[in-house]
This record gives sequence, structure tokens and C-alpha cells, in this order.
Amino acid sequence: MKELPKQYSPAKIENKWYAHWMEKGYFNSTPDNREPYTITIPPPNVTGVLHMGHMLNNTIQDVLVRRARMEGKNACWVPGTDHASIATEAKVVAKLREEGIDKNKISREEFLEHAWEWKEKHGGIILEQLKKLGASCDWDRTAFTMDESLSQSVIKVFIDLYNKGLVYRRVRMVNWDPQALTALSDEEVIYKELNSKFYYLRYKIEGNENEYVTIATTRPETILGDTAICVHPEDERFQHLKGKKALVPLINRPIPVIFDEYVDREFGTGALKVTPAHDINDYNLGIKHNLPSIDIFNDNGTLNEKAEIHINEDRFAVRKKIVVELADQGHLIKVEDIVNKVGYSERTDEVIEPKLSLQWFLKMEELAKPALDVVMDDTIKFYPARMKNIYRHWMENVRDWCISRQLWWGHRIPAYYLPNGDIIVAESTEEALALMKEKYNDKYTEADIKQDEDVLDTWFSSWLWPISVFDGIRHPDNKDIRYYYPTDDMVTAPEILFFWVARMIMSGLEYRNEIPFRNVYLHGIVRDKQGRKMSKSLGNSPDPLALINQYGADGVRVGMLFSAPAGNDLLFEESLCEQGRNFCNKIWNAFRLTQGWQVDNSLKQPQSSKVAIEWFEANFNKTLALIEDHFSKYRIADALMAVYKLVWDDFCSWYLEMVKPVYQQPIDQVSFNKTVEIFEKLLKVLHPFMPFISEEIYQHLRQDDAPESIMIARMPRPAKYDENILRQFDFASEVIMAIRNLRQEKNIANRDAIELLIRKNYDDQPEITFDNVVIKLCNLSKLDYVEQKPEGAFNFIIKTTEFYIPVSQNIDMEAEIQKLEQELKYQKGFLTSVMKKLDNEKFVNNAPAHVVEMEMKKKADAQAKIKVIEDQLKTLKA
RNA sequence: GGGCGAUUAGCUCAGUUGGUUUAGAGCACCUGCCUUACAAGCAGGGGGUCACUAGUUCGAAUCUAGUAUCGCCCA
Repeated sequence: MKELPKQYSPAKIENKWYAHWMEKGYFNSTPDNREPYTITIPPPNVTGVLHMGHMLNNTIQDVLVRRARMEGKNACWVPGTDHASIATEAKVVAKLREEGIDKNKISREEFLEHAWEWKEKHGGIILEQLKKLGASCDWDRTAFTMDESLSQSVIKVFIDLYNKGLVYRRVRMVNWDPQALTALSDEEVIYKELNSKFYYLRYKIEGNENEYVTIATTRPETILGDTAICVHPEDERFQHLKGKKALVPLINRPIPVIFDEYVDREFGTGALKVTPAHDINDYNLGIKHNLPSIDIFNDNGTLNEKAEIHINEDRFAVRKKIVVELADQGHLIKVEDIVNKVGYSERTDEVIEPKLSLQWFLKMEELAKPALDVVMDDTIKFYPARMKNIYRHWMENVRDWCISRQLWWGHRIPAYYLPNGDIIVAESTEEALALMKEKYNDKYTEADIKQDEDVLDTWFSSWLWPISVFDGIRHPDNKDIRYYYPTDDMVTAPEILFFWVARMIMSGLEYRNEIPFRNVYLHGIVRDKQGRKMSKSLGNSPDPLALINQYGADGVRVGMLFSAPAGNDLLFEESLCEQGRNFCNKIWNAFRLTQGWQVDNSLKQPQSSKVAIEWFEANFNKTLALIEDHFSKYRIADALMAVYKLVWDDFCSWYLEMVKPVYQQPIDQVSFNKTVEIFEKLLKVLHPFMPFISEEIYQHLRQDDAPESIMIARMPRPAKYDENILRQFDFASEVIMAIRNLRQEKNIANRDAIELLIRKNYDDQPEITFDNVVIKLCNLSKLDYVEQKPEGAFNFIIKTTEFYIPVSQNIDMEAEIQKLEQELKYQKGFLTSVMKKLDNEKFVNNAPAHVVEMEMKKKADAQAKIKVIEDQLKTLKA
């Protein structure tokens, strides 16, 4: 037999098996008569590279998919990427700039050519990286949100929603990103707490030389866009200002003083400057009081001519300058420190400018209601369930979704504008022309219509993902969509619950009249050990591929899952991967051990091996049931831990030690075959978590008639098992541990054989099932049952059975007595606590019968044990 | 400011409608071992008044209220 290395080395093995699986097409799925199991990947950003969050996300999905496949389901995991409008466009613009090309100087078509070129070259790196992790995606189905079929689906949906009156175009206050030069949805704005300054500014009252009104603001540069001062109608301090006008400092524009209960009298000075063009609340006030809006900003965040001063200077530069000017001219009363929240662009990290802008919106209210219902009534189950509350809160307060973006990379909005202001929404220019002709005859020609320049929000394509990857929008009755939809599980992070999960549910209900998935598993965010989010700028994120090189994909998968109890953020530590790698090594060495055995088929199976096998099988079935229960609750970390202990503790530490032949002795045929069979079953249970090493060893062990890959083998199902043998083993293992402990305490080397004498009390019959195992694991030369306590022996008590180990050396009687007295004290304390309950009439009367019974048994056990200890103490002291 | 959730061993977490030996796991830690599968290992061990206070109950880590601290979401 070939010599196996002492240490498992994953690199070559992992590449070999992944290539093999691909070649055999095991990842591919086509509809058949089996039950489907479907996951659509949360499409990573096409500009992205693999980070730890993806590792966790995709490890979980792969575990679920591989398990389902082994359960005999037709498993389909659809991979893909989204086109990430803003991020990709930013990358392409930057690349062009490096090449000396200005985006503004080239046409839309030329730009898109560059963008596609970039995508072909750099997009999808992340999918290649997922292969290193072992992801069993059906790569033939790889989708991209700008593929033809998915693009057409997006356009179709836009048109349909427009025709239903759910999509509309309107001037509204939007979140403007002055760097990306586009509007963003509310969800793309991240509010950060900042230490800011609160400037108290006084405005002169028109016509009164020495009269002022003082306001407080964090954004002094916006005074140039003020169109009113607002105070509370019941505020005594400002009654005299009724009908008066204030003058905006520096530019002396008169603005009215208005009265509205919106103002918080306690906050600031109680007087509020109103800038309708640059604050959402002011905007609403402006509408109510019919105020003009003065938009003082250019799209790039510099001031425009409406500001009158500081034209073309940046908003933050102007803030600094204007404070000085206000101070010089006596308008600045004081400056306070204040903590406030400022919105930043999720993509560019630029400070968001609230801006009035003509944009496309999707009405959410009607779509949200049914999407809320299916989650609240558990048609779609959330794991962890508490996320339902968060979901509900959002869905009940949902606002219309701004879906247009001032970008080129993405799905161009299919709206065509006519010279008379009419809008035609159509799938193509040809169709738009046809519709125009229908409506206006030959009044206009193609030259008169102009398509909207903007594209749709990327999420407006992602929200169709579970449908569009199966082409279910364009062809609602195709075989794939009918078979795979609704999908089974959606695995994602809570941070995109609203961006994505909620909207997928809406679109699913709208376009399939059916939920998109049955379960949503929300895992936490991967953080470093100090609880900080992993990020490039902090440099606290390990490189996933480097980790895989170092610990193996199996090791890293195990490490990720160990730290990921359901729903919690996980604090990642590299040592967890090390633990995963060590686990691989343990499995590998168990394999090496069995490989080294010579089989002698003339040998009779020892009783100890027979009983070991019976015990292991019972234990295996019990654990399988536990693992299934964990999976049913999406407790994947717990399921893994159960497998880990089953393999390491039960199989390696107990079972193999029990059946292992003496060094250089052969093993009998029956035990060998059974051991291989057990090992194979364990590998199957391991496979979803550790696909590579399980396949490698499976291939060594498998018989010719077994499935040719563990990937397509069947997952063992729990069978009935004998509780009795588990109980007997528990007792035997207690005895074994006690003897090991005693050997260590008394310095008796393992190679020195010892004798064990057992004295049963209370007429108990000896249970001899595991006696041969005890003899073997403890190196006993003799095991006997006796009536009398022997002289000159160490002893211990388990339950009410006394154990003696005779020795020639002197025994420290004091120490033995002390040990027994300590145990006696514990037992008496325990008995007291039990008696407290049993002496309580209310307890005996009210508690359920089985609880009282249990307490009675505890009492009897404790009393019996106390008596044994006391008897022993008596003899020792005599 | 509004809402949600958490607080159990040094760390990360279980603890399933309140009752299974006066609370469990993994890691870390301590002790002893190079015992021919594995030192990426083996054998053993210590460690918690379940955040605090009151209440409900025969019985509370578990239910209720309040307090403190932390986290997340939203404005």
C-alpha cells in the first residue's frame, strides 16, 4: 500500500476534485420529475472581488445545496452578478481618465463599448474565486443583470408598471450624489453621526435698523437659498414679527417671517431658516406656505448664480468662507458644538445633497402590502424570525422608490419625450414611433422624439432576479420557471433586507402571483475580533484566497461556519480556520489508521468490537436526528458542531480506540468492513461542510457498486436505535474516564496493566456488555466482580457501584478519606435541595407527576449513594 | 427622537411551551504525556450568585415591570 503523508495537504486535492465535478456536470440541473431545490445567488457586484462576507454567504448556500442534492433533490444553484451602475461607471470613468479620455467628450455608445470591454475583462472575477471555495453552482446558468433576457425583462416590467400607473415621473426632493452626479434611493444613503458646528446667525428685520431675528443652522452656506424664516405661532418671543420681513445676510434678500406649528420651540433659537430647495422638511414647509424654491447648487456641489455670491465654489469651501464673512459683518452670534447625522452616498461616500429633481419613481404602497402579509403570516419564513419586526417596520413606512439614475451604464429608461411634452413608454424606438403614429398620425417624426438619457437603479433589475434568471418575465410559462420557482432559500445579509429581499417579494407577488422563495436566511456581518466591520480602508480583512491557500477550502469553510451562529454578526478569527484545518487533519489520520490495518478473515470478531459497532451505530442515528433538527431550523453552526463532535469525539476518540487492533496485529473481516461502512457514512454527513476531503477519502474507500462521487451519494437518514446500549456505554465511559484519571493522579503508567474489582450494591446485577471494552481501553489484566471490599486498593464510586484497583504501593488513607468526604458533602447538599422541593406540599400537589417522580428518583439515588460512601468511610476510618 | 434586539465561563455562543441530578458547548487556559493514526495530537482539570432590582409561581437563565450597559434599524 502506498504510504500516506502524516499531514493532509488540501491544495492539489481540492483542484483535482473541483475539476472532476465540473467535468462530470454534477453541478448542472435540468427540470425532471424529482423534487427541485433552488437557490439563486445574491448576485455580487460585477466590480467586486471576493471578501469575507461572500465567503460566509456562499459557504452557507453551498452547504444547503449540497445537502439537498444528497437528499435526492434536483438541486439548482444559479450564480451570477449584477451590473452595479454607479460602481462600474465610476471604475470605467476612472480607467478612461487614466487613458486620457474624458467621459463628457465621448458619446454614450462609445462609453458603453468601453464599459462592456471592462466588464468582459474584469467582471466575474468573483465567480471564479467562488470555485476555489467549492461552490457547486450550475455555472451553465450564470446570469448577468444586463444579459439580453434579463434586460428585456427589466424594460418589460418598467413599461407594465408605468401602464399600471405605478411608475411615474415627478419633481421631488431626492438624495443627490454630487460626485457620481446621480440621484440615489433612500436606501443608498448612509447616515453617519458627526461632530458638527451649530452656527447662530442673526437676520436683520426689514425697515427696523436695530431689530434682528436669530436662527441656528449647521449649514450656513444654505442661507443663500433661504426663502423664509419660520417660528411657532404660539411663541411669545416672535409675535411682533408678524407680517415682517427678514433680510438674508450678505445678500440682503427680503424673506417673509411665517408661522407654523412644525417648529420646535425648544430647539436652537426657536426660529428656523427655511430653504425649500435643500432640505426635505423645508421643502414640505415651502409647499404648505407657497414659498419659492431657490436652488443654489450645481449638480457637482458647487454654488450657482442663484446664490449671488461664491459662484462656482464648492459647498464646503463656501461654508468656511461664509462663516468668516458673517462674523465680519456682525451676523454670527455664537458657534456651538453639535452632534448631528449627515447622509453619505453608499457608493462614493460623498455627502448627499438633498436636491429638487425630476426623477422616475415607483409607487410602493400597493406593492408593499401583500409583501408584508406573506412574511407576517409565515408564508415566507425568516431566520432569525425577529427580523420580521424590522421588516414590518420598514414596509409600513415605505416611501416611493426613486428608480432613475443619471448614468449611462445600466438599463436605459424606455421613455420617449415628444416636443409637446407628452411621454411615450415603449420597448424600443420602433415601437415608440408606432405608438406615436397611432396617437398623433404624422404630426411628429423620429427626429422629434428623444429617449430619456437616464438608466434605472441596479436594484430595479435585481428585484426580478429569482424570476428573470429563469426568464419568467418574458416567458411566464417556460419549463424552468415552472419547475424552479418559487425557489427554496434566499441566503443574504440583513443590510439588504429592504434593498432587495422586500422588493423581490413584491415583484414575485406582482409578476408570478407567488412568493419568490420559501425561506430567508439572514446571516450576520463578518467583523474582526474587535467587532469592527471588515473593510479595505481598515485593512482588517484577510484575503479569502490566501486563507484558502493556507488552510484549505474545507478548513476555511469550517472556520467560517464555526463562528456563525444563526443571525448574529460573527467575529472572525483566523484561528477558527486553523481549527478547521486541524479537523481535516484529524479525519485524514483516521483514514490513515484504517488504511494501515491488515485484514485476517480467519479471525473471529472480538466481543468488544461487536459492541463498539452496535454502540456507534446507535449513537450515529441519534446524532443524525439531531443534525436534521438543526438543519430544519437553519442552525448550521450547531449542525456542524454536532458533526464535528460525532467525528472527532465519538468516532476517533472512542470508536476507533475500541476496535483498533493491537499494534501490528491484523483486524477481523467483520469489524473492518463495518468500520469502512461507518466511515463512509460519516463522510457523507461531512460532505456538505467539507466537500473536498470527504470526496478524496470516499474515493479511496468506496466499493465499485457505490455512486461514483460522494456528491451524488445519498445522505444517511436516521434510523431507530437502541437507547439501552447508549446508556450502558455512558456508564462504561464513566468507568474508563475514572480509571484514566486515577492512573494520572497516582502516576500509574498506561503500559502497566492493572486489575479492577467491582462491587455492586443493593443487589444490582452487573452489566457486563462493555466489560471487554473497559479491559481494552484501560489495559486491565483482570476485571472481577466481588462481594467484599479488597485491602490495599484505590477506589472510586460511580452511581452506587464501588470500584477497586489493588496496588502494592502504600495508600494515602487521609487523601482517600478526604476525597470521599468531599463527595459526601456534595451529595448531601444535593439531597437537601431535592428534599426542599419534596417537603413542600405545594410542589407535590401542583407539579406534574413526572416532575415529582423525577425528584423522588433523585432522592433515592442520592440516598443510596450517600449510604455507600458512608459505609466506605466507616471501613476506611476503622 | 421612534422602533427592535441583546446582556449566561477569559472569548464566541446554545439553553426549544418555566421542572432531566444545585447551568451546557467550542475555543482559550492549566496539568501530565513525543502511548507506533494524528503534537495540526492524546489524557485529564479548573472556571459562571445566568447584567442589576423587584414581582408572578410550589418552582425562574427562561414570564412581567423597572434600572444600567451595548448593538442594530429608521427619522
